[in-house]
Amino acid sequence: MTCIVNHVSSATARNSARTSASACGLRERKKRRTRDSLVTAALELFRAKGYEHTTVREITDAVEVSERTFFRYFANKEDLVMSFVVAAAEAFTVELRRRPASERPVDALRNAMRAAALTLAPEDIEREQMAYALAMHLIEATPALLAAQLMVGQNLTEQLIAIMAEREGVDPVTDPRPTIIATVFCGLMGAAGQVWRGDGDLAARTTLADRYLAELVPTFTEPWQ
Amino acid sequence: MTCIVNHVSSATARNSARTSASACGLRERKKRRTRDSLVTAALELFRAKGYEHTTVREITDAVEVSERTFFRYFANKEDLVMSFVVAAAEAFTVELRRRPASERPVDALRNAMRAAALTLAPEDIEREQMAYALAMHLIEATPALLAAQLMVGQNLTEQLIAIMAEREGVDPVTDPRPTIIATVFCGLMGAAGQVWRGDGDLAARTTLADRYLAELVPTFTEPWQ
DNA sequence: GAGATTCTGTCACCCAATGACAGATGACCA
DNA sequence: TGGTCATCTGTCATTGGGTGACAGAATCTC
Repeated sequence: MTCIVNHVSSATARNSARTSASACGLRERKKRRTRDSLVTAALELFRAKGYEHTTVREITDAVEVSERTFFRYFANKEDLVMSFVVAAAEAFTVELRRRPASERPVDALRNAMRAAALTLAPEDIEREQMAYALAMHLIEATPALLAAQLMVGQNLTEQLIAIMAEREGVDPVTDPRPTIIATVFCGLMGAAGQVWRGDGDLAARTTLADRYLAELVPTFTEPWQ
Repeated sequence: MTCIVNHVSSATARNSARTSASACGLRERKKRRTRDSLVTAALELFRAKGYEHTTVREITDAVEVSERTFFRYFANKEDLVMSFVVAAAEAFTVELRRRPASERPVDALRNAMRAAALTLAPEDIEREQMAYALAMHLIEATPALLAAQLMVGQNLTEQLIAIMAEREGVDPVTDPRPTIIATVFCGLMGAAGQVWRGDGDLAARTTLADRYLAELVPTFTEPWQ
C-alpha cells in the first residue's frame, strides 16, 4: 500500500511534523525527517545570520546532505520560508470551502479567516508557532521574501475568485464581484499582516483585519472630516 | 552648471528619451543614449526569445557594452522592465498630489488615475506605447517579473498611505482609513491591469478599474442574489 | 590644458539553480 | 530470503545573475 499523504502536496501536512497519517513507511518518514531538519537548520541560520547572508551550502552542511538534495525538497531558497505562508493560505481556503452557503460572502471570508487562525495554533504551540513568527520577521526584513509572499497572495486571490464565484453561483469573467471581494480581502489581510508581523498573538492579526473590513465601507462612502 | 535632472532619479524622465531638459551635457546625453539602447535592445530580444531565455550578455553584446555596465544602469535584469511600471506609478503619485483638497479621497484617486493615463500617452504614441504594452505582456508571461511588479505595487501602496493621510490631515498609524483606501485602490488597479494586460487602449484599463470601484460598496453591502 | 569627477571595461569571484548520470536504499512480491 | 523495481541521493559539470576592486578612458570645470 503506497503512502498518499505527500502526493497531494499539502503544505499544511508537510509543515507540521506530527500528523497521524505521516508514519506510513520508512521512506516517507525519512523524507519528512530530512525536510524538517532542513527547515529547522535553515530557520536557525536565518535567525542568526540573516536570510541573505546564509547560503544553501551552509544549510545542507548543517544537515549533512548535498546541495542538490535541498533543491529537490524546495524549488528555491525562498520556497523554504514560503512553505509557512502557503500552509496558512491553504488552511484558509479549506475553511472557506466549509462555510455554509447561507452566509453572506464577506461573512464567509471573515469566519474562514478566524477558523484558519485557530487551525494553525493547536498543540504545536511552541515549535510551530515560533517558526511561523520567525518566518514573518524574515519576510519583513528581506525584499526577496516579501516579493515571494506577494506572489503567494496573488495565487490565493485567484483561488478566492474561483471559490467565491462558485459559492455564489456567478460567472467570474462577466461578474466583477468575485474579483473585487477577493482582491480587497487579500489586500486587507496582507496589510493587517504587515502591521502585525509575527509580534504578539495570532488573534491580533485577524482582529486588525476585521477592523479594516468594518471600516471599509465608511472609508469609501463617508467624508473623512 | 551641473545637470540635475537625472539626480532626482525620476523614472518618468528616464524612460521618455525626449525631454526638453535632457540635453544639458555630453556625459548625460551619452548616458541616456546607452540606457535607451539597452532598453530597446532588451525589449526586442525579450519579445523575440522571451525574458528568461535572454541573457544579460546577449543584451550587452547587441549594444556593445560590457555586462558590468548593464548592472550600473539597472539594479538587476527585472529592473529594466520594471522601469516602465515605476514610471507609471510615479506619474500617478504626481497627479494625485495635484488634486484639490476639496475632492473626496476616492475621487482624488480616481481622477489622478485618469490624469496619469493621459500623461503617459502624449506624442510618444508609437515607440513608448508599444514598449509599455510589451512590458505588460512580458510581466504577464514571466513569474519573476510579476513578483517584481507586485513589489512596485507594494511601494506605491505605502506612498499612497502617506499621501492620503497628509492630504486629509489624519495620522496613518492610528487611523486605518489611509491604509484601507490605499490598499484597496492599488489592489483593484492591479486586478484591472491583470485583466487588461496591454491589449487595446490604455483607457480600457482605467474604465475597468472605475467599474471595480463603483461596484465595491454594493459587493460588500448588498446580497449577491 | 591641468586636475578632479565620473563612467567604463576587465578580471576574479560568489551563489543560486539545473541537467545528467551512477550508486544507494527502501518497497513490494514471489 | 532474495530479487526486482521504483525512488531517493550524491557527484559533477555548467549556466547565469550579480558584486567588489582596480585601472584606464572620457568628460567636466576652471
